[in-house]
Amino acid sequence: MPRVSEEHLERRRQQILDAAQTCFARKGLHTTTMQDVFAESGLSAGAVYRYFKSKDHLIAALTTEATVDLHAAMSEAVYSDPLPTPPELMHTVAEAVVRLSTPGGAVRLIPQAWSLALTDPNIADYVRTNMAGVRKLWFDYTRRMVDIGWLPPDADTDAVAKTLLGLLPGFILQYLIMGDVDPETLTHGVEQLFPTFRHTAVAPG
Amino acid sequence: MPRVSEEHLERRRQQILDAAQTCFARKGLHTTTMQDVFAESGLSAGAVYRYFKSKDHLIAALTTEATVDLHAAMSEAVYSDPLPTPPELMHTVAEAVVRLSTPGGAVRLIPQAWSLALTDPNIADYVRTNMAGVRKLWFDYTRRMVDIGWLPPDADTDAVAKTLLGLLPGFILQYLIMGDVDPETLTHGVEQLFPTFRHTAVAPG
Amino acid sequence: MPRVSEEHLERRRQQILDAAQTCFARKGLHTTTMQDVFAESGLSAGAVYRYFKSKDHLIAALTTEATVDLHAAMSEAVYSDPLPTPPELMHTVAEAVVRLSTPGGAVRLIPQAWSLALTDPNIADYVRTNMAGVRKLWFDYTRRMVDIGWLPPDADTDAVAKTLLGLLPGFILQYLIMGDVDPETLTHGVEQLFPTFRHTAVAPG
Amino acid sequence: MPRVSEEHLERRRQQILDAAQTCFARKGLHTTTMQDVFAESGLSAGAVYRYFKSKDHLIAALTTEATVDLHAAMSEAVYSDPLPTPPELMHTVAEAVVRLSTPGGAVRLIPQAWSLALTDPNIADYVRTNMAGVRKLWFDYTRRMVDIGWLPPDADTDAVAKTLLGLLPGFILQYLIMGDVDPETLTHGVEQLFPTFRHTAVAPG
DNA sequence: TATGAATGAGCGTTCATTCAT
DNA sequence: AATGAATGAACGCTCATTCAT
Repeated sequence: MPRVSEEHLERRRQQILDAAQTCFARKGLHTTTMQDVFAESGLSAGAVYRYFKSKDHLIAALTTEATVDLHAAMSEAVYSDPLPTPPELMHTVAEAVVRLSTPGGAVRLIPQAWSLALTDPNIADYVRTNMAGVRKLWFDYTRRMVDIGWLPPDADTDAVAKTLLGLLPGFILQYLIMGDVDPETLTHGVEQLFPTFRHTAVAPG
Repeated sequence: MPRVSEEHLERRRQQILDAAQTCFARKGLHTTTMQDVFAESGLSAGAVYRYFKSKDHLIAALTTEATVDLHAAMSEAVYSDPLPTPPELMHTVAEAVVRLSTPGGAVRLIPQAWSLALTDPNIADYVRTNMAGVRKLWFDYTRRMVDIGWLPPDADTDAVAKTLLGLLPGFILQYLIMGDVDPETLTHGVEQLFPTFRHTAVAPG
Repeated sequence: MPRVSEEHLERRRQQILDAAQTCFARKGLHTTTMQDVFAESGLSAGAVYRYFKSKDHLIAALTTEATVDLHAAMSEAVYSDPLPTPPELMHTVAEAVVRLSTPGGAVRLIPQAWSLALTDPNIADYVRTNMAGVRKLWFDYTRRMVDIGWLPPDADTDAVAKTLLGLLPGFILQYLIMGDVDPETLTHGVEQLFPTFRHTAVAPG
Repeated sequence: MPRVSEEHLERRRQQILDAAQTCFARKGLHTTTMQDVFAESGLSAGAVYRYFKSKDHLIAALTTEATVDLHAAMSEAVYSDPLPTPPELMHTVAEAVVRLSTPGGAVRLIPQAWSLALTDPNIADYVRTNMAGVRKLWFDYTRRMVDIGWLPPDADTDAVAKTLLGLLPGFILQYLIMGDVDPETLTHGVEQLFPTFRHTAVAPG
């Protein structure tokens, strides 16, 4: 029964990706076997291998997939008007992290991708690309901070962006491993460390 | 070669741990085979298994070992006099990260331990313990910040500590994966985000 | 070679069982390696493990299998008409033992199963079940002996059955280890020890 | 500290044999490791290997050792005066079996030796020798039966001896594996199957 | 004599991948 | 397009044995 619709193909692909994410988030990248993925997806070995030509390809695909929702949430916040203060922004992002950290959630794959990137050059490329994409948002944010006067015109926006972004892994890890932080923790911490950023003029809705 | 000194035993143990760290840092926890460890250590299978009863035990031992140097460096900074400002402290810690990130360095194991902790409850215990140990340092630091007047007496020191600690994973990952941050980046970022903390009275040398 | 008939699966299973029996009978349960079984069966490791999930499962399956032919031979004799005399019955059973004791024969596995049952509770269950099944035949036989008048109505048929069954291991072991007994030996021995059992009336066909 | 007394050597040897018997009876010949024996005996690897040059030598020594007590018990009964009837003899022997079947008891090694003899020619020699020794007792017994008139002068004493001996393995196995026979069971079974053997003249004490 | 650390061949088992159907 | 039986290299680990001390 050849000649199948593009849509069918895409649905199959997503079905496999979903199954793999569930498995990987639950058991880990290496501990999950392809047989696990076959079982979770309800598809045969041959079917899965038609869509992803190796386990590594599946991992690579998910590595990218894992950050898209988080990226979207951050993107919305960073470009919103009026510009959120750093505590506000961190709160929004932290909430997205929590939302995407359910069992099987995409955020649970992120630390695994970081880890893999340290020893697998192939995965490192994907992870670097994703991290660069996220960091771009923070660069834009810090530039908007300058525009708005929250940072001086000669501020080292690069360093500020990298530093702010750096708070995110710390939150993800403490949330997933220690389980004793929540968005408010991060927000309060930032509020007390940073000076108060205040909108001098209310931006029009 | 029986009836061997306690010291000999300890040296052997360390020899294995060193070999394993080199392998794990280079190839990753799962990709490293015990054969790799045998070869790197110059010991036989039986010899290694005399000291560590499984690969998991070796991983667990290294998981703990991986943070001791970093912990020591942080400890020295946190309890030093006069109290370092946050940018100063971050600089010290970031430099320790860099120093311990050489090929085969202990810091390269840390993200792998984080990753493993998400799916292996056994390792999670070790990682939690280590993370709690490090966080204790930051709690102490934030309490000293209050004592010195850098934070108000009613500051949420818990949140501040968790937030500050959170900068560390971000630095480690950006340093190891992106390679475009250095201790100065972090220091500058923190300097520009945080208000200036100044010692009002010079502590006696 | 997927989507294979039930029959094919059963044939494969039997192919493995046959190979394993040959190996086990030749080299012993513990001395036989799985590699031996792969080689003897002409199948790969993976193929064998698809049908039996461990060496122990293979042993358990063969432990049961080892007695079925003997059980069948005994069953036929025990329920035949007219009732065979004890010497006749022993002769029939002894002949079955001899027939099944060729190199690679099932009977060669039986003492190994007995041995294993003494220290492996898992195998002990299988062996007990099989032994109980065989003993049931002797219980039925002794009850028929009572019916026919060869034993008094108040005879301790339980003890008689256990005693008669007890002759079997002795024959098997002397046949396999000493090699100087044959069905006639047993028959003669029983004839001379036991009183003459005679059918007083010819049973109708 | 060289030049140790003969007696000391023999004591050490026995110490090892005892430890090995305990282990073998508990875990089985193959499952028991030499490390188990070292631990049970409280001796070092080197010490054990000074007395037995391989695990196989230890097994061979125990294989012979396993039947000596049983042999002695049977010997006493067979040569006693007046001649015990078959039921009496079986009772005596069965009681010896029970007595020597405690955890760690020698009888628990016997079926393991039978099993090993089927595939290990070296052990088969030992087992054959032991079995021949035991059978010699039964030959003598059946000859005494003829002398006393319990069997006709032209009786096939060889077949009778082999048949009677054959009851022993059956009892041992049913006792060890099924656990639902005792000396009385065997005695009753023999009594009911065999004609009554009666001493026509009382033998002088 | 006695020790016990060290050896290393070889075990049982797994699992990413292929390909005949 | 889809199946799933089959492959086999390679894994983690064991344990009888040796020999420097």
